[in-house]
Amino acid sequence: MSEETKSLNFIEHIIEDDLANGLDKSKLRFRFPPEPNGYLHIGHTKAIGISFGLGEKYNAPVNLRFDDTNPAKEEQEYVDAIKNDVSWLGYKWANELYSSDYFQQLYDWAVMLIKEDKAYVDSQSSEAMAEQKGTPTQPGVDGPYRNRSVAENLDLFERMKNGEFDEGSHVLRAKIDMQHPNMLMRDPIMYRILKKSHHRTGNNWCIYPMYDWTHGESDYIEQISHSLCSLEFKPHRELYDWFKEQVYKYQPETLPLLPKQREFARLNLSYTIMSKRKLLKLVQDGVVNGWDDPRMPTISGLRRRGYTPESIRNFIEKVGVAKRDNVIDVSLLEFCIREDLNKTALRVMAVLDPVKVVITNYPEGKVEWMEAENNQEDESAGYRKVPFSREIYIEKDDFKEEASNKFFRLKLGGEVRLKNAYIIQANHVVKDDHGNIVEIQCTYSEDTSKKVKGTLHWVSAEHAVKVEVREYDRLFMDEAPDTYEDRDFMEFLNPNSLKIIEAFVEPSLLDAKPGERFQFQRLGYFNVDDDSTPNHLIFNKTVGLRDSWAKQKPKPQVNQNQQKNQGQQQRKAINVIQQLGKKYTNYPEDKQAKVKAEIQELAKEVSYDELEPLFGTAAKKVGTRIAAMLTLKVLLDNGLERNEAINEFIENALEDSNDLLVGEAKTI
RNA sequence: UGGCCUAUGGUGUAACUGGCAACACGUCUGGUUUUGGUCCAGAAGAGUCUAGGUUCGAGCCCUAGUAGGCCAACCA
Repeated sequence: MSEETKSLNFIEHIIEDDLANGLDKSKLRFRFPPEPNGYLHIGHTKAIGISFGLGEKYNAPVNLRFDDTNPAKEEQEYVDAIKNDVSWLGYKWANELYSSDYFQQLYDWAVMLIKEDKAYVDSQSSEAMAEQKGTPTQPGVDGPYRNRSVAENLDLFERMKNGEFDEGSHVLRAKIDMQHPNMLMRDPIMYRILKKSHHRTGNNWCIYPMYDWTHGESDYIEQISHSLCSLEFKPHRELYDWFKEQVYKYQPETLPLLPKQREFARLNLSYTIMSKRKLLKLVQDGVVNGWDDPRMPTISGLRRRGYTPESIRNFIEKVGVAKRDNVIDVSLLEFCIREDLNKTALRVMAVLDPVKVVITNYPEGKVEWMEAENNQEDESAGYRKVPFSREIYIEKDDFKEEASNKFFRLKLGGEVRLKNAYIIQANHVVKDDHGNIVEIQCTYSEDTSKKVKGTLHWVSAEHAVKVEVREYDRLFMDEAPDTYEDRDFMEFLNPNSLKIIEAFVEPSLLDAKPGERFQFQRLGYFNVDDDSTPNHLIFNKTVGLRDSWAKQKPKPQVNQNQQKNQGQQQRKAINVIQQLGKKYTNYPEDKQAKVKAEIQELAKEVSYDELEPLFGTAAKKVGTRIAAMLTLKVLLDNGLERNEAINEFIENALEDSNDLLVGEAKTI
């Protein structure tokens, strides 16, 4: 066991229980079963993290199984991309498998089911079958082919396999119960005719098994101990178990273990969408530049954006596993990538929105190569040289002609430190005809020991390297763009999700290679894009640094607090008293005193009409009665007249067995 | 007009066989700092959807209600 007793999620609890109840640890086996019909996204990482994480935790094999039972949608391209993404995340699968590997076995079992009269060939239109199936609230009815003879079913099914029939003319269905409350149990389809070429089996088959029949039996064949999937498959579990039990009896010796399906809530991220179909639309409509566009929540997109596998795995770890619907705040993802990059990214200086600074007392033509620390979080990162000269660029935002003391950057007459260089003072600005500042004239001082409030990053104008920077913002402006019934998610697209900037960076970046990650000091983390060439460097902004200065000015923070206060005020005093009372008797004395005072304070806002119903509180709820008694006393002290109900309430209290209650009643 | 699942600070997850609700993100203070970053110290914020019940004691158990999600593809 692990050294620390970390709390387990519900799946781990199940596994621990199974282990405690005699399941051999060596029997543990998991699987990640993607359908190769699209790229993996951050939501899949959760499923990947859970199953592969369990594999690592219990040292158990995890299969990568492609659920490829629909030749119409699946492609080799996706298989390759998925393998690449899972490996990139750092996971190793025990076996690379395909559901299509089991087509023959599945077929053989299906024949056996027919022989047992547990499956039959239906020859109706899909409309007719849907009609008979009923609805969630209405039971279905048996179709006309439900009682075909075994011999006829066998014959038909074989001819389906042989390609004698057209698509849609027949299906094989399990014979379960058309009246079953679970619609999936109403004679689910096991096979359909599809005269399409499959990416792996070619034209060997013209009937293809459906998900429910394939998935569970694949788990069984692979002897998966725990088959973990997302919540929407919960209703499928009943069918999963039904199929599993049918098939088990054919070979209990060679395939002894019955897999167990368990379901967890899928991951949702605020301001993004997770549906493969919708992501595909973004790609096809050209909203983004492909599946790996850095704005996409795909693994390939995040990779290109500069995310590290470590940060994503960490994110999944932090997100947890449970069964309730959730929306994770993107800030958690951002925290994870900053946390990782802070430790590893080399610091460099880059100016994204430049304004020129001329240091008037610095000799023209002089260049000094200043020593700069590569990463103060990592001693081993070493140092580099950065050129300094008379003309430099700083960030426009870092200068104001006039500003308050809260602004500790450069202002006229003010001093500021240049990172890795000297302290400068701003003396004068040069403006163009429109009043825009085109140049700031400063003087420098070689005394760098002086205490100054602000430190700015800069780039020597003469040595600056011009590069392209791609700055990304969220793709959608709504927190949950695909949750509206009446509005399309495309309506919420952020038109400014990509900003292309021409920036200046220090010359040490000249030989930066695609994929390399840096911190542009005071700005954020950036990586070299795949499109980058030595002559035209391109950087993606992965994520900005935390910026407590930016937070200070614009946001009317009041908003949130106001809402909170309103919420609290809306809650009636009497309700709060009631709640406080509930636990009153459980508290130790000092806390009781505190709660008592609180109740007495709140009581001032309570009217008699609100209080009276509490007199009827069940005798056992002593705490609530005490709270009511305390409140009553306050009301009486404030001039409330006694009446029948009040007297009765007090009398009952005096006779109670609880001393606290009696005590309070006596004081009245 | 049914079945199944879920309900804990703003968000996400904990709380072992019931014992005065913890952790992370976020927010807010203060300190350190040649990054308004990092780091360090601290604070605020829920009394566990509601109402009953069982119990000496309920976030955990029971009942009913409320709210949200899922279920009618020859998709997975």
